[in-house]
Amino acid sequence: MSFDDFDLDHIPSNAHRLYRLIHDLYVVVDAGDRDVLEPFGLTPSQYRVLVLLDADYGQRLITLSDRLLVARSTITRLIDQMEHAGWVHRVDDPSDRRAQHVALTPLGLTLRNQAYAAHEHSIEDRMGVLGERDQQRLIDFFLRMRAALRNRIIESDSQKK
Amino acid sequence: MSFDDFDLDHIPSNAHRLYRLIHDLYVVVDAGDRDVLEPFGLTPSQYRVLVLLDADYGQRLITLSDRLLVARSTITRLIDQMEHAGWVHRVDDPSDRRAQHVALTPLGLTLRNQAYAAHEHSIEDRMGVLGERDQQRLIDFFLRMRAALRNRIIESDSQKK
DNA sequence: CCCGAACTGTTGCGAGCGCAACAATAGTAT
DNA sequence: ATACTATTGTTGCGCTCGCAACAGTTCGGG
Repeated sequence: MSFDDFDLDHIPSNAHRLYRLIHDLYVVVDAGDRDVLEPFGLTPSQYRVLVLLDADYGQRLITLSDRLLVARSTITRLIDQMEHAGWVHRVDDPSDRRAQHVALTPLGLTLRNQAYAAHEHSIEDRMGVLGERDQQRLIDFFLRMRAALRNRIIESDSQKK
Repeated sequence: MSFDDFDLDHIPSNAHRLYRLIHDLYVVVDAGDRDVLEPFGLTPSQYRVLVLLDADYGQRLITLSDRLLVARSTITRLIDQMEHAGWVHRVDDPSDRRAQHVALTPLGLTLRNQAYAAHEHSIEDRMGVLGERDQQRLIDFFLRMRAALRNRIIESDSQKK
């Protein structure tokens, strides 16, 4: 892996530069996440699950897959790992015998809080490259883009049906 | 998969909102890419390789892995696929008998040009959600962030050594 | 009540990718 | 020249993830 190819001069249009930057930014942000979470023995996927849980009711598996936009089978296997690690436990849902919910163990709660604090701190640090004003403006841009792109995907999905 | 969980109100800080948006944007952009490339029988990875090639010398495998930030083995297998599909062919490098380069076949060149045109058009379309002025401002933000984050990763890499 | 449709979670399978080890080749220091 | 090291590409292995099929359960229309 190298980070040499980061000049945008040869790219034909601003639209294309923007496109490339979205991709590149994701790559460096993800790499930063892995650095932060690795000392806790957590992958980004496991972390995202952990953050959605609590020590009480927790969440149903189907809720987790909906929230994280991953397949149900992925959640099944993530929870398998995390249960084996002693961070979470499955509980049958008495009101719906198909369903289970997943809640944090004491160990999982501790891990969640520590990892969350470290991750939040890291985000503040990394995103702090931009001042609060610029961050706000960037969020506005992103919201407009994401809304538009999302609609386009949903449209093409419904066309497939 | 659903796109329901897109509100940012519960997120604690602007830095964190920004972080989430980078991730979300990547997801919708990637999904859009797959839609565009699927009619050509191309995955995003194959497309990225194709764009870097030409019908003359092409590129060495190591160059491709450097430019695309993927492992050498990934390139080996991508080229295997694309050679089998008849889009590219390997040529031994006479000046370095360890190396090969990969060049487009006539079929590959045609595919590359068609897919590139379709992808460029799609990018213009999708990024065009923002006007030219906003795009330019966004690029400036991104460049600052990417530069800062990149340096941070390179620093932590060198610390590991 | 009952039958078919929808939903929840699990499993098998395959695609994609990174890492480590390897053979072949090239570069370099003595 | 020799020996040591670096580089190029390939392969085996393991991990992550999505899709399709499945069993068990719930829901709704007749």
